[in-house]
Amino acid sequence: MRADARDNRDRVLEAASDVFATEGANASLRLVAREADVGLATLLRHFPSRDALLEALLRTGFSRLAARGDELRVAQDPRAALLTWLRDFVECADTSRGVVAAMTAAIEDPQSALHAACVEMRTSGADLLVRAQEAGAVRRDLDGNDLFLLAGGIAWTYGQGRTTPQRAHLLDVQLEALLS
Amino acid sequence: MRADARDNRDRVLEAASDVFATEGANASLRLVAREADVGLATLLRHFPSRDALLEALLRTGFSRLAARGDELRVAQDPRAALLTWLRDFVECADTSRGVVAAMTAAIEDPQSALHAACVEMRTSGADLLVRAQEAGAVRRDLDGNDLFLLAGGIAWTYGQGRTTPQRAHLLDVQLEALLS
DNA sequence: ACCTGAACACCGTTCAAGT
DNA sequence: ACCTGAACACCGTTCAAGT
Repeated sequence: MRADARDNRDRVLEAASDVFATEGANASLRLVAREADVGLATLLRHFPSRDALLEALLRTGFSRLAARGDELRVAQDPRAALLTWLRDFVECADTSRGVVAAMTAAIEDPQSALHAACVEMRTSGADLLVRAQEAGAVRRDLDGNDLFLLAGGIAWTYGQGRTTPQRAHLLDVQLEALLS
Repeated sequence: MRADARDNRDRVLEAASDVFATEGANASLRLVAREADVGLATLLRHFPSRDALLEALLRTGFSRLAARGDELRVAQDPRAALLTWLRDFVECADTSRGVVAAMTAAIEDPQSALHAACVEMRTSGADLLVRAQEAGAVRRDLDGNDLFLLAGGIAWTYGQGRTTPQRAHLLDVQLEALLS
């Protein structure tokens, strides 16, 4: 990639990170482009869809999450491992309002640029789920698909909390409830 | 209200009910107006904001829910009463995708046309919550605010399920988890 | 190779003009 | 009283024209 192109790409990502964080994941792409001092068409050449932009923003967190999943599976007891994964999931999804909805939509849509990343995420969670179920820490009538949606709902509620303590409390309550 | 005005109002409500159900609560108001055979400006004269339209659509379900809450409080044991209220809440919120988010936003915004209805709803749930807590059916470190958001999250996840059985299953799991 | 302005079809809001 | 077309400032998509 040419140096100026790389430069533009980086500035778009930075601007998107800021704008999505404050305005939510449905913020205007025109605003992102303005903030990055780039034409809207340039933004769309680098990231042909909103999901492509989200994917680039979430990739770091996602792959860290997948790697953590592998570590957790060998290092910790199954219940604690799943719990940690869930907390990481929520943290990932908390980067911007509305990103959870984008994820649950993307996992149903193979065309989405976010699809593969979400499927990977679901798989890494499903692995930990199975082990937790074998250890008796979670009810057995859940599969990876259910876990993905339940984790999404937990993250959604977490994101709705107004104060930091309320958010933390809501998260604790939901995690304890799920991992009864 | 003049007869033709009443007529237009009714057609708008019917069209909104259809469009929101299929396209979600963020669907184009222009589309709703077209479907109702009415100018967009006419729609906005009857319902000056999207929330006003949502409020009109949800009012029936909401007041039924509040009335049910009163009945439940005297008729049933506290745990079952709260459980029934939660199921009704989810059913209300299931009228269209995205309506839960509109509700949790509206309860924070006194300007919203949906605000009062959501506050009433929270109150009716909070009453049942207190009684369930006194009966030991729910943890005591939750208030009406928490319940409103938790119920919202349950409804959100419910709405994400793809098949009817999965949706029902997700709902059962979450209700059992909350009312441990 | 890469960027961009402009055209396009949409959106919600507002208001002067109609009956 | 009530309705509506039109103007406005926005949106995401597309593409011919520029360097």
